[in-house]
Amino acid sequence: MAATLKDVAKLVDMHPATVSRALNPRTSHLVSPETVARVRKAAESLDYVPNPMASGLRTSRSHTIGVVIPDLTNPLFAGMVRGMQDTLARAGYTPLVVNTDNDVETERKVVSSLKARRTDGLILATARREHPLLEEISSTLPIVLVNRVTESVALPSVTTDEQHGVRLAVDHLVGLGHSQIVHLAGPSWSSTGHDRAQAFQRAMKSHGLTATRRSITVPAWSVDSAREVAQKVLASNAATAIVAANDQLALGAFAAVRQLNKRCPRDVSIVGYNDIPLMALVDPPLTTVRVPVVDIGSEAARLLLSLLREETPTATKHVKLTPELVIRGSTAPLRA
Amino acid sequence: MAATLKDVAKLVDMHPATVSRALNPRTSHLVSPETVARVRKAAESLDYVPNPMASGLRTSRSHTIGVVIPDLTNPLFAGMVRGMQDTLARAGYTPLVVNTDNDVETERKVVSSLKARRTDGLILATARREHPLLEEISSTLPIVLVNRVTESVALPSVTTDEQHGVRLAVDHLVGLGHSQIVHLAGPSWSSTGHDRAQAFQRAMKSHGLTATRRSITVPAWSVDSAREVAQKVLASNAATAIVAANDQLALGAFAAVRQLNKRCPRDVSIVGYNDIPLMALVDPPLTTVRVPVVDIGSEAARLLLSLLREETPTATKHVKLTPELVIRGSTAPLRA
DNA sequence: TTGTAAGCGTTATCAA
DNA sequence: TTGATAACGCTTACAA
Repeated sequence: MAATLKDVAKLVDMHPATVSRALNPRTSHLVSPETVARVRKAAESLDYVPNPMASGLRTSRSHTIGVVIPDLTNPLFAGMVRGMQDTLARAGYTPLVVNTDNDVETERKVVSSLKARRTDGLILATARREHPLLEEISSTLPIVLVNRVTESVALPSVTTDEQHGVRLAVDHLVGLGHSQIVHLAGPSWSSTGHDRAQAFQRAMKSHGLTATRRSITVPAWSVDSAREVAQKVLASNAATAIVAANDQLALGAFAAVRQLNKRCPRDVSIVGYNDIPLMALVDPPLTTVRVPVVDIGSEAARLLLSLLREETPTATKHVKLTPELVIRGSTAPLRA
Repeated sequence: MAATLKDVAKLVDMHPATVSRALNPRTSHLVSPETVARVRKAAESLDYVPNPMASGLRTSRSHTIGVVIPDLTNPLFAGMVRGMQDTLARAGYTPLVVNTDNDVETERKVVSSLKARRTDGLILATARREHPLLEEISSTLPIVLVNRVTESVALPSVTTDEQHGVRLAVDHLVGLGHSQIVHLAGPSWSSTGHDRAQAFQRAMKSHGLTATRRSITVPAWSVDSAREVAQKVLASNAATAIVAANDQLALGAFAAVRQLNKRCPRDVSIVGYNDIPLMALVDPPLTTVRVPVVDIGSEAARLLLSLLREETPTATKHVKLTPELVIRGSTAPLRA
């Protein structure tokens, strides 16, 4: 059906090898300019497009990148994937996206299915902190980590400055007069949950706010469990402000506030994290730390592509992007 | 690096062809049960996984499906893609997802890049109504359309019953006593925009509500342009209820209501469409027509897979899923 | 039931 | 600068 190299060769009365050289940008300089032109025209006229399976078989490069995320349905990861898709496509690579649903067993399965597909590299944006099979994969395949780093193996990564982001939130609240600030922390198996909780402690300490029970962990990244936890906190606690570990948890806090017949931001100020879509449209509009999700994706792709290009493995690169605070209606000065 | 068929063959002292037959479920019956067992064990011990490029080259099937959507960042499409991924993966297929941003030129480009990748089929969830290259592709490749049908070519499709969904919304409002109902219609180049507007007219007519200017078109699927349009409508018009063509437009209507110092649902009831995530958490919680996005995705995948299996093209199948109304806080009885 | 051999469409090496 | 040839790893007639 589709035209092959041989068809083009026949048309210009040349050997397939010559046609291949002429069409391949990396080898076309080995061929006289006029034949290149002739071949190009012929290829065009036949709509010739190289068969990636054939060239992949020969070169053992699939021009394919495995992308492992918890869940595409989460706007955070959808944004990242979008960034990856765009920059990978420009370089002639295709991402193969798989979801783990934060399950270690599925994670093992999808990674091995990606290896079976002979992906040229891997971008791991999974959330778990510990990760058994990282080492063994990394020896066989270029890997870029997203939103987390590893202690054990030195792997290139793209992260955001959680420390900075959380501090922005805390500084903002302190600036508004709050001192009774509580952190709604993400699950402890999650690397961002862990990191943000730690960053929160540090930011509080830097303001001389060191009382205990400042941080309470939500068992899942869901609105509902955040609501339950926040309700307990707000009922028993004199907290006037909450820093939530992500926007969903912040929305859970909203719900808790409403259930207790309190009001946000009048009675309690709430800051989210990530700035997923529509957060400007909830009520009240959510003050939150904006994470450049699409940029994270493109940076991760860019980093992986550079890894694929260089054969001599240089020093492990870490890209760290900076989040910013978006102040909206869910935070207000402490009432005297 | 990775083990090949030859390696396994050497280990069991057999010919690669036999090993191939033993390992392939479709041909393993041609081989004695004990050799199958022996080969399986050997393959396992070497972590043999077939090289898809090699087998693909031989069989000219990539086990890959092109998925064309407007934008992964839109939760509607993220959900559909999730459904496709899951059911395609189970069948050994990998989706290649590309975004068009609703641009015809990019659409042309991404489709040809998918053809270059030799995908075995295509799922098109793009929004445009007219679509020049549909016919020529469909002759070369199995295609399933999502969320739209074509007049010109008969192509299998997965849709939801827009007629029914819109009627649910209108019936609900009429049941609450509303008669001054306006439709915030999506862009007319968009198939769902078009379909829902038509369905709205019909539903209104069935209630004997036939005044003109009942429908007003928003030029883009965005919160902001919906806000602008809704503001004009609500300022000049005695509308007591709005049926928005999707949830984002409904949120725009929320904003317009607030800007005019009116209140929803007290002064105007608003119904959305799709039920994207978090719509229960906006204020007021949005009454909306829930579309089973993930199911749409899996149905589309299933349909395409069945197309790939059957060589004799049977009648063009159309799967139509039924949406349901989710009543929340943005609709209320008409005030007397 | 198993082995043989050819070929899918490329590209890399070697020779001309 | 171009041509010939082999090989990448697999499947599939066909032969044994």
